[in-house]
Amino acid sequence: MVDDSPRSAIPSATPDLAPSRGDERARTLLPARQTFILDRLASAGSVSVTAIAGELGVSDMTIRRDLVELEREGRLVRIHGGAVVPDGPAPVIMDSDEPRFEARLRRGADGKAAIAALAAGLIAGHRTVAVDVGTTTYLMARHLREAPHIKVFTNSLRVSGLLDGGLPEVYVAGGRVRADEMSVYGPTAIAQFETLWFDVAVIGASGLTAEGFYDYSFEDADLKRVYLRRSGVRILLCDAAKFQRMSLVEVGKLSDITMLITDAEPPARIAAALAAARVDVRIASPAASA
Amino acid sequence: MVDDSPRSAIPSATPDLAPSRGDERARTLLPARQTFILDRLASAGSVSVTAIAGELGVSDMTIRRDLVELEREGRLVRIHGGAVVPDGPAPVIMDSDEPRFEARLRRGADGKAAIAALAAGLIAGHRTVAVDVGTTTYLMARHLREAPHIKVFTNSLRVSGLLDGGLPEVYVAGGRVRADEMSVYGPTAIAQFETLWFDVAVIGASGLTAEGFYDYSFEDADLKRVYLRRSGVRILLCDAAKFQRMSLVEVGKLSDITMLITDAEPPARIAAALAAARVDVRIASPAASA
DNA sequence: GCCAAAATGGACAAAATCAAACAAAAGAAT
DNA sequence: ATTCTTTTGTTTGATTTTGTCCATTTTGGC
Repeated sequence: MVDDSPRSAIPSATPDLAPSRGDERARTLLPARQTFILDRLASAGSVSVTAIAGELGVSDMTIRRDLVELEREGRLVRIHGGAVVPDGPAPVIMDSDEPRFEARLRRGADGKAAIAALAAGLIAGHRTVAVDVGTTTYLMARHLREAPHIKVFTNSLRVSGLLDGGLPEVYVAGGRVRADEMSVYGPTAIAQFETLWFDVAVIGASGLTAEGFYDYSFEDADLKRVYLRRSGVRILLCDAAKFQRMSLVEVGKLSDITMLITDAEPPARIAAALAAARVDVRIASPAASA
Repeated sequence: MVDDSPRSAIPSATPDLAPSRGDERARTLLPARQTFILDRLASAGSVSVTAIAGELGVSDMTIRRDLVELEREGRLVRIHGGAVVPDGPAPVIMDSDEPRFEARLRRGADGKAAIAALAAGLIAGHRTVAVDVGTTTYLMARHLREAPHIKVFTNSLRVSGLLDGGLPEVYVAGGRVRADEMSVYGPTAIAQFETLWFDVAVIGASGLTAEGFYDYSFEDADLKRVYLRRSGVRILLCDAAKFQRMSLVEVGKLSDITMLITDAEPPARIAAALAAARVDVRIASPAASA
């Protein structure tokens, strides 16, 4: 029995590995070994238990235990005598695990996942979708991998990497790449998307008040405004933690969006402003996310 | 059956990583063996049981069992004494479909790494660098992470992802994203880079003959030509396995490039053509990479 | 058509690998 | 320092893979 799903690329989505929550203990030597195994696997395509054990000077059993663990994470497929690279649909996730992005991804993961799932369901019927930069939009894009007949336009290289090999056609903006966020910005990107028309835009934000919504990067803000200007349906994804928060740039007013998807009832002031701006507000319940 | 090192297809062991611990009777793993058989089949059109068994240092019976299994999967057709490709013999040296990126990365990894290192050293002095799609260019980009004062222009999302967070400024082309290769192509990308001027372009290829150099994908070929047209120094990276191979598209003639970096002396015919085209040929020695 | 050499595949033996249980070693916490 | 936890090593028997023997079939030459 037991069997937890072995092929989950990102842990946060699968809530079933419930045990030891805070077990980020000081495993210092163990990860080094596993990194070695994965490196070898990437360069050679397969590894042998005996060979690795011999090279690292540890017992076969230790390597075997490492392989079991790595297989549960979906990073390899165990075979008799060793392991090979998983052959299924490429998991991708651009190799550099940008810590800051990962950290933001974990913050309020349940709420974001619920918002992302709801948003993905709503846009499934549309043909051309503009996807903004951000963690919540990134989570939403994961649901789009298997969506057919969709053209996705984005300035997020993370989103495009995630969708690579999936069903949607992906178009990426061209221009300067912002390092931490892996987003494309600049006049070239603006000009490129200014000529298009999207059925629906999915926008992220870092803050939301009754006055409008905000972002901390003015480079990305310009392109967000393009998405808003060139889309029929304009969906803002914003979890409850961002209510009443402002950031560097005001991206737009509440009247600029047609729908807000969040994970809790907004405070009265914001709710009133949303109603006045005739924004369709949807609440995604974290429980309802599979 | 003792420590076999069959040529260069499977060994994959970094020779001197750890001193001879317990002795290694590294038997080639089952999937590695089958991959070897299929590779041999693809390049030669047929395989002989005895020959394969001899090369891999296993018994005939083992190979025979592998063939039975592979035949069940429809990957080959067994005949008396060996096996042939399912459809019919393909004696031509014309590749039509493109293996997956990770698989290509492993093939001739040592040579590619040496080429990449040499190329990275040569372009370190330049300011604006155009980097093409491909495994060798990808490996080269890895060396560029710590290079300051460089602007990298590329249509490869893999390269841009690799360089993310590094010192160079990265600019990516915009347009349609080709799955698996994660390259951007199309008129938008072309138009965007047509207006620029690069100090140096680093181009990959899938085949090289005295007539010119080739690529699998006609989508990417257009942008390769832009790189060639808009760059002062035009460097082609091409490992020795690609000599005398042709692919779908002829990207350009030898006279279109200013330098060729490879990992072995080219055959006479190609060498003569390179000299006639006044191409600067550099040989990277795999030993010197490390 | 017949024969010898080679190849095949079944059966069994040998070798390697695996997993579970337990012991030993290395740290961490108190 | 001591105890507890975690990690690693070792033993054991079961399982899987590989090798060898040998009767049978196929191939190629006469």
